Amino acid sequence: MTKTLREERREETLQMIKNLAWQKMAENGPANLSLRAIARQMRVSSAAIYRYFENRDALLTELCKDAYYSQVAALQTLEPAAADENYSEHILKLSRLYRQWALQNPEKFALVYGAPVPGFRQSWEVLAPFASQIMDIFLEAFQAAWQHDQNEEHPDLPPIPDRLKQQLAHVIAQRKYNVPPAVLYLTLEGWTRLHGIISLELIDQLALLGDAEAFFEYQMQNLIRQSGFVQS
Amino acid sequence: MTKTLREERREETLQMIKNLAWQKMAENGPANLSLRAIARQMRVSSAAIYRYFENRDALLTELCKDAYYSQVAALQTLEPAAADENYSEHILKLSRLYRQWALQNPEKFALVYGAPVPGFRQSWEVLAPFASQIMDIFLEAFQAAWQHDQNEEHPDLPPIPDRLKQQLAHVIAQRKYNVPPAVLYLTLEGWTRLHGIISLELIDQLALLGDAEAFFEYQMQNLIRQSGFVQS
DNA sequence: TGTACATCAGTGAACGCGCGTTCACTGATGTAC
DNA sequence: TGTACATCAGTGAACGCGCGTTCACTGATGTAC
Repeated sequence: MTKTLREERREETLQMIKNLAWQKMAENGPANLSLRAIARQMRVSSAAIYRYFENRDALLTELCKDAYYSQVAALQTLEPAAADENYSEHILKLSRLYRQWALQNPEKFALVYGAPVPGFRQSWEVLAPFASQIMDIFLEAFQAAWQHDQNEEHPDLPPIPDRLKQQLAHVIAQRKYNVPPAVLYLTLEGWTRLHGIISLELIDQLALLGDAEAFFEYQMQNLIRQSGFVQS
Repeated sequence: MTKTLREERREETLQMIKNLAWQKMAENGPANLSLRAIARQMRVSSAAIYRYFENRDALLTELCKDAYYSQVAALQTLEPAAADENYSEHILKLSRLYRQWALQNPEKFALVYGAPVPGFRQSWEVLAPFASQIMDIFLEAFQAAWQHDQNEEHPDLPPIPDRLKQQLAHVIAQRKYNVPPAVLYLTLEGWTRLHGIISLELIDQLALLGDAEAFFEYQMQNLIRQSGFVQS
């Protein structure tokens, strides 16, 4: 069953709307996304948009999903670490991909990880699966490193306090992960550190360094080392 | 020279505008701050606001400054570490204050560290001094810990790569700090880690843990340990 | 202490703007026979 | 292959809304004598 002309055009137009939406959001911030502005730039009446999205919220929801897809896709350009690979290096590469994606798609990063768009409640039930997909990718990488790449004298971690251990165990049980709490902790630590650097970099708070590349690299290498994984 | 009634009322009204502005921003996000909404809630004509702020941008600039003041004030409730104190613990306390301030003033955090408000360019020349004040507080704490509280077998840090070292040295020279590059690095690492946890916590991305308190504490203690400072 | 004048907080109406959304419509594309 | 009908993308006008900002004004507060 081949696509009709109409279907093809519909998809093109839909994509055009989204692309312009991202462009507008990059200029004016997610909160000020305007259907009329998009329509204007497409040289189309403002009502036309409503053939493609029920309303503004529907468009925003769609964009949120796409942002997650885009991020997952960016991380998945990296092949999963094969058994004979350097697992620490794999984590480093993942981190770099995460950062590059954020720097190249600041609008997408802002929509997903920025302050919530007022009047638009991104329903967490819809987006949670996407969010956890991101974490799963990192968790896998840390788990692999933990299993295959551990230092002899490790873990480098002091014992995890009870309360935190319980919380980690709860997440592991709920999501049916097959990892020790320490690995989930390391994953979360890695993710928060990654996120801290990138979010400050994106609002120019690291501008004092010139560019944050070297800082990022050094900190990520320390993260690996401190996690007790063998350095490359 | 005592204040006249008029002056007193003026200050009260000005404060009332700001307070309501924060309240509105907490509800609708910084981008949607509306002078008319504030005036409405004050049961005053919308034009009245213009007796106090030249325009919306002026109000936003003022609020930005206040947010920084508020944060600095929060951190300064902690006495500077005295010579006989535990310096690692001092850093921990500072971190907790930073987090508490952010959790209790999410609107202020969002305005200063969130995505820039579209159409409002916070002039960096005005705000940079405030931003660096925050960093100075942390830098002092790390410097004190470094000098007085160092482990014998340390520094725990691998050698800093040339490029990063240059960047750090440049900042140190420019700002006339009196610290080795490693201390500035540790400060920046601490700040980015702190920031990563808090900004994710504020957008509920750490909700999977229930509350992030234990995670925060554990990671901050690891930070101290990894920095090579003596643990309490 | 009282009076004349200056200051200035707040008013209410108006401006022009862009927004999301609805609605009855036109005309092109697709389909069934 | 041609025709009648169904689908549906896009139109243009209209709705009611809230916004920032300006302006000439009123009336209360403050000051100089």
